[in-house]
Amino acid sequence: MKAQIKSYFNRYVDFNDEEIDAIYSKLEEKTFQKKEFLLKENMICRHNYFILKGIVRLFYIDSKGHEKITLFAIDNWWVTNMESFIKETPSTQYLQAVEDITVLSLSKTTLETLYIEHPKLERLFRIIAENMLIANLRKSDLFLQMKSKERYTFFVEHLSAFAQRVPQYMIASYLEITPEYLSELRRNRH
Amino acid sequence: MKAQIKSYFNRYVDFNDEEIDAIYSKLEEKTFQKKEFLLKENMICRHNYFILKGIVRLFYIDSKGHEKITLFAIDNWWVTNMESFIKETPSTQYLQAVEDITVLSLSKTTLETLYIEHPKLERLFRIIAENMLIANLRKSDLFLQMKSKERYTFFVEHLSAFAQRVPQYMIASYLEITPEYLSELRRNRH
DNA sequence: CGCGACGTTGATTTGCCTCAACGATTGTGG
DNA sequence: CCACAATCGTTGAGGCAAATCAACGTCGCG
Repeated sequence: MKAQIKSYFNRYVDFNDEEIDAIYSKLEEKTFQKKEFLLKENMICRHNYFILKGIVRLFYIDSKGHEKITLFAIDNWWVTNMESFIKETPSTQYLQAVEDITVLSLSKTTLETLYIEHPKLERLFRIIAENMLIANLRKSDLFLQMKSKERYTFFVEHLSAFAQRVPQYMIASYLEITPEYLSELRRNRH
Repeated sequence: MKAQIKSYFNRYVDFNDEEIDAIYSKLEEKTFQKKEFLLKENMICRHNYFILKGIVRLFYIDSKGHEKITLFAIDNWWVTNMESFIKETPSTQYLQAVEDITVLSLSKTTLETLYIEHPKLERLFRIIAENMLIANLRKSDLFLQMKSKERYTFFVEHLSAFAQRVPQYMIASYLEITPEYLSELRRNRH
């Protein structure tokens, strides 16, 4: 477990073993079962989760009562409701385990003290924020440019890790397509 | 000019006058005329621009040859092509002055050295990245949930600074509407 | 003045949604 | 271990938001 996060951290910033130990000791390993919630609507998201194993989804309920998935996350990703976590405002979204998962939980208050004790961590999370931003910009661009069918083929080709482990109706939701129409798209190609 | 950026910096992190001076001295004031480009497609974006005055747009050319605006920026915003700037990859987008503008230009290499000399700046740009991320997440959510007409009224109500100074076809492009349909929407409400 | 940039209108088309119904598969309690 | 209920995916009919295409009006500017 420690090796996994150490290798992740050192991908972006060099930490020595003592630093890793100090930071790692502040993280709390937790498990959640399939369908269990890490966060519900109206709660303030106090934690950032590093996924050791499993898949998680972030979604909200739209005006018609339908779930709309805004993010999937998998092994070695940090996941939280960014807006709620950063601004400490009530979440409009749910964070839920799609499979049984294991995560390392980092609380906001712990993170703030760690920033002061270990300035390098500030750099790490600046880089992480930048990477998340770029990922989100790319996703927006994708949705701007592509029709439903293209989005689906893109998903299957570039996000196959999810495509194989997530039910179809969740893929449809993430791709902003109705399950019915996704079904039609799948029929119309071989 | 210095006062403007000082007040901006101190909104997020406390810098003393010496620090502001040191950082400010590394920024280069530049002006661009209306329609002048700060960045063109295929170039690597080496600068991050702090807008002192004016409006800038970020856009790409889609497969049909139409301009698609992904971002407007105005006084006291940082603007760049994040992906190109961070990853040092060729830009797929153009950055262009919508009006005559004045900016403070900060090069990537300068920023990297400043991060080391002034660790507080790392914190500032972590916070800026987080804020940009949140703004982008909000924008995506908006587009996910709203129909064209709602997007337009939202734009007029919440981004009136732009609505008044930007031609209609650019607003249409930003809102992912054809100019024709936007025109129709405007007709159908008084 | 004349040209190009910008906005408007109307006719037609289309991508995708809604609703309703029905198989197939999974899982759970008796 | 079977029965019945959810859950999940598929089909088809009908409808609507918004795009496309083509043409025309208008204004500002060189």
